[in-house]
Amino acid sequence: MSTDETAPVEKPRNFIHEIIDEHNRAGRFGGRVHTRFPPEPNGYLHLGHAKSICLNFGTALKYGGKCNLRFDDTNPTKEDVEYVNSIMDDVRWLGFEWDGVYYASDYFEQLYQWAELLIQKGLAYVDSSTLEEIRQNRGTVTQAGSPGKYRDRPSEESLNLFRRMRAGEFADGAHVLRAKIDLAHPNMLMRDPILYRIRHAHHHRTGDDWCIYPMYDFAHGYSDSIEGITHSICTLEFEVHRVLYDWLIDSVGDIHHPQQIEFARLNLTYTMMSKRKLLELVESETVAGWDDPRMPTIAGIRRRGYPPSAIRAFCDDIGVTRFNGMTDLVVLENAIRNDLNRTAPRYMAVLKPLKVVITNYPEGQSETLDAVNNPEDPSAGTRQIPFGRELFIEHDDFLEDPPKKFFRLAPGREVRLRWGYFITCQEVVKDASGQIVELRCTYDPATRGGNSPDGRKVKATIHWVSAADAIPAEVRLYETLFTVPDLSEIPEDADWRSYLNPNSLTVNTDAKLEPALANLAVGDRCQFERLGYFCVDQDSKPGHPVFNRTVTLKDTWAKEQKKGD
RNA sequence: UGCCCGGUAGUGUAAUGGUAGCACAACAGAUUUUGGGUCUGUCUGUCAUGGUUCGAAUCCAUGCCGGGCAACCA
Repeated sequence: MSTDETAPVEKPRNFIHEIIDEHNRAGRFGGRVHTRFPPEPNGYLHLGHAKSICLNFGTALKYGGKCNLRFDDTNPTKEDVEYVNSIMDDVRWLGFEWDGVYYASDYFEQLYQWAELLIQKGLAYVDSSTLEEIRQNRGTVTQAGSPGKYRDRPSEESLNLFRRMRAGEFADGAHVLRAKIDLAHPNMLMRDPILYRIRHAHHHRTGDDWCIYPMYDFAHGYSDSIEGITHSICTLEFEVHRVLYDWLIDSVGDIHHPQQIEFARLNLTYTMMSKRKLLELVESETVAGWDDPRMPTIAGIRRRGYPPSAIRAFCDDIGVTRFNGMTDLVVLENAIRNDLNRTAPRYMAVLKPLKVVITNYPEGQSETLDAVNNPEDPSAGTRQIPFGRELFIEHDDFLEDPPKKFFRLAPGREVRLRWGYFITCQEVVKDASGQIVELRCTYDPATRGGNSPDGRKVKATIHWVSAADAIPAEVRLYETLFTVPDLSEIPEDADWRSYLNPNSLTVNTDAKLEPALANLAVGDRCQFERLGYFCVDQDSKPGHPVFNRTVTLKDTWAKEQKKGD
């Protein structure tokens, strides 16, 4: 990790840092801090993982320690190198670099040796019961379990069977290795948990070397121990696993013993954070892929245009606690806007064009006007935008019969064209069906640049593009993927897919852009003035730019209108 | 109804026995060539009941509410 962060530890930012401070005072790990981010490569990373990544890597940075990337690849039937690669891309994109990349599968031989050791110590046995029998003798949350018929199998016999399991002599499911703890333990996890199962499956890294694979609990703590992890940070649902984590490490003798600490996972309104269901959305082609901009995946939000710095700021904002809450999506959006407001260059683009003819502007004439690129950042400079007799303005910026609080263009009303002139609407042109197709306006040549020499005020400034110079573009607008804020409240017997938002994607193919927008590259972020922040999508082709709306600007007028409803 | 973990404005998060603060949201106003931004102000909170203490969000007890745990998943 970078060394410029080894400065004295500042004020703790969360309860985990307090625990670490306490460890450091007591000399628990010799002042060392070594964390790890341990994903299973069975899906793409999402915002929930971003919280964990920021916590683990951020903690290492804060204490001048280290953070590993470790793939918990103990289930060959679900994992794939595609996921390994995407995870590495995503961690780096978020702005972090690991001190080492490891795989639980690198430790399979050592893990196996510890399993034999546990058998020899009488702390593990091979159980030849069926899945159903094992489930039966485990009891229920309110009832103790009872020992199965293989529980007292002599350790030589278990050892022999375990070696033959490894040798591939048995079919999947014929035997499992179980810890011998307590079938009556109040914690279900301690009722002789399964340690190894037979899986004749090809592993993405170890190939066909193994046909037995360790379970999560067995592999995870030992992997932490091998890597010298000091603080094994995980989410709250692993809390009940901690006693088993400790039991397994203590049972093989004097090896490094990390401290497991649990925190609350991220829950976001309107956001699905289940890897399994996200996979379903991809496989059913409900979305265009793992990187669909509507997805909460890191790949999705990257394509959507969320800056990594904003995600890190968001993770700082929400904090780390043991309280299982629900964070409002607007907090994320606020972090995005806050970041982009400072950094995104401004441009003008019209989503729903309405033609405007400036009747007193000489036919065939044109000019260029100066525009400020970013009012929040003078160093962003200025640019030139073309102006001519025919323009496009936003259809929503004109109302023939405006309500009281509507400040924009209307018959007889004067508004300012951003960086341009004051114009006044003189005439509304409609087609046979009564649709407004064109506005005929006059401009005041004295207001060039947007200021009137006589000090006359207008109530609105609207965006526009010169019709002769406009670049046609496709713009994709997004809403939340789901219609309910709290997805956990969808009833068990209901189909969660029926809560998908049919309006989550709107493709607009009629957009008109100012010419400077043609110079942006895929991934570039910008603001379309008054509309929101946008970025160039990878589907763009020469002559056919495609933009994604990252997030809208705050819209007081829209809020005002909603009140009226 | 067994075990474990939680509960601070609407939401999230500080305060670690000594003035309950911050962010987002909401509302009001000022400013503004983006109904953006910025600035100012307002509203709203310690789950309940007891106890310990000069003093409790904080410690203790009980209750209430929420979450987790019975995959050969992680």
